[in-house]
Amino acid sequence: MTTPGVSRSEQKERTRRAILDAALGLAEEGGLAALSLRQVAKEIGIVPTAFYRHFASIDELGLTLVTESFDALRALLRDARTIPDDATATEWDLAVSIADKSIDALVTHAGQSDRHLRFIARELLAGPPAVREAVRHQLQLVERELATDLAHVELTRAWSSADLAILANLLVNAMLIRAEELSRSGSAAETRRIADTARRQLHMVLVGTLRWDSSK
Amino acid sequence: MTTPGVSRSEQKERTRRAILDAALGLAEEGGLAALSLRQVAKEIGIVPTAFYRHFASIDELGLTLVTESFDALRALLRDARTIPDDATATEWDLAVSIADKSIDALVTHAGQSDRHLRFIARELLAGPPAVREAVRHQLQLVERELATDLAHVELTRAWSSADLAILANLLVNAMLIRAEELSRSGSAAETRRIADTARRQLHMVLVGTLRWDSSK
DNA sequence: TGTACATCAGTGAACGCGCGTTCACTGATGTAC
DNA sequence: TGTACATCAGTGAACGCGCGTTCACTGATGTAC
Repeated sequence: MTTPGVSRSEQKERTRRAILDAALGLAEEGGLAALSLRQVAKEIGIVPTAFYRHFASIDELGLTLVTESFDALRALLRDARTIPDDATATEWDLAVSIADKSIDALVTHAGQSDRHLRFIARELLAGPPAVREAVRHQLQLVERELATDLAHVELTRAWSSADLAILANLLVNAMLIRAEELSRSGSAAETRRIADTARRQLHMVLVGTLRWDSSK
Repeated sequence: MTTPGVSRSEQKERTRRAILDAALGLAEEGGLAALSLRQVAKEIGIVPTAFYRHFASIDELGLTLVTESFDALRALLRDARTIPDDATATEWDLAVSIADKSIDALVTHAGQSDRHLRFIARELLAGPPAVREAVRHQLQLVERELATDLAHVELTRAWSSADLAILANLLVNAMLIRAEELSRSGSAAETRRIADTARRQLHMVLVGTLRWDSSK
């Protein structure tokens, strides 16, 4: 596994990345709870005990993956969030804009982030207790951030914070559900088809949601 | 484990149910892929080898749980589906009606079906390959059935089948997501709060969706 | 009803295997002089 | 620049444990007569 001629710190960083990548991939079959340290070690060609030079335990690896996955989700939402906020925009325009931006950002990020997004959705439901709890907590934070941003959009300015939270939850859930579906796409054509369906669903949902009168 | 004085077939059925119940419960920690036959046996107080009197393998147990879980989902959707189809109903009335019926059905079924509903959501994402595939396939069937039923509702009669499929997918996803959340409720008051939020979200979504012009 | 035999749910010993973790080690990289 | 020592990522043997599965068994239930 050692590559002579490479600085010690660089080699260490490479192995650390290899561990994280292998874990992310192997966890796709059965989830983090069914993952073993020895599988990871075998996958990247190190001896099982070398794992401990990088993580104190398998739990620490799991929590690192949670952190990394939420970096990916935040990056995705940051891209999706750059919405033209024209005071004269109709609900229809805004719904189209949000739906398009969101799905475009999802498709763009899919190649590099899809395993992280699926990690979040999967481990929220099936992770080891500590990981599940961490994912739940991070999701709440992300939704709260998104709700705060949505409050600055002209059309939702009068909404109650409860309704903004509901809308944020809806958008985040939609992204995670679609990430799973998109990842199973086998061709560019299929990706386009799935993206179009996702866009249309999000559009249908948002047109109504944005017409919502929060005071009702 | 044997209870003298009980007929052989009845005793066998009891043990079979105990295995299924224990598996459903233990799979909540880490998913089916992380479940072991020996855990199940220990939980219900039989010796590991007795398992084979009831299932040929752990995979067969998994597929039985899939079947059972979809029975629960179909029962839930059947209840949610009894919607007054008044030709004069507005989108608003219908959205309220569908949202209320759906969440009521979910809360009613939650006590007895929530582990099955969570099983579906969890194993779709984290199950062993064969189970994941089975869940995916069954979900498609359920969504298709629901789409067919929705086609008979007056307001969606002119919709394209693609849009009906999108709406069915939306409703089924909403149920599965909320089942997870509801199951974590610790009190009747919290259940009501979660149900109210879920109802409001579904309502927001459906008002817009039902106003959708499918020809666009 | 009573007896003799068949069935079969559950038992208990045994198997080889992969698991996480410990420990003393090796040898290339890094550093002090 | 050259040498001597320190560091530390990765090694390999070893541990006890839980895993799925096999097999011959036991003893209560079921059935034929």
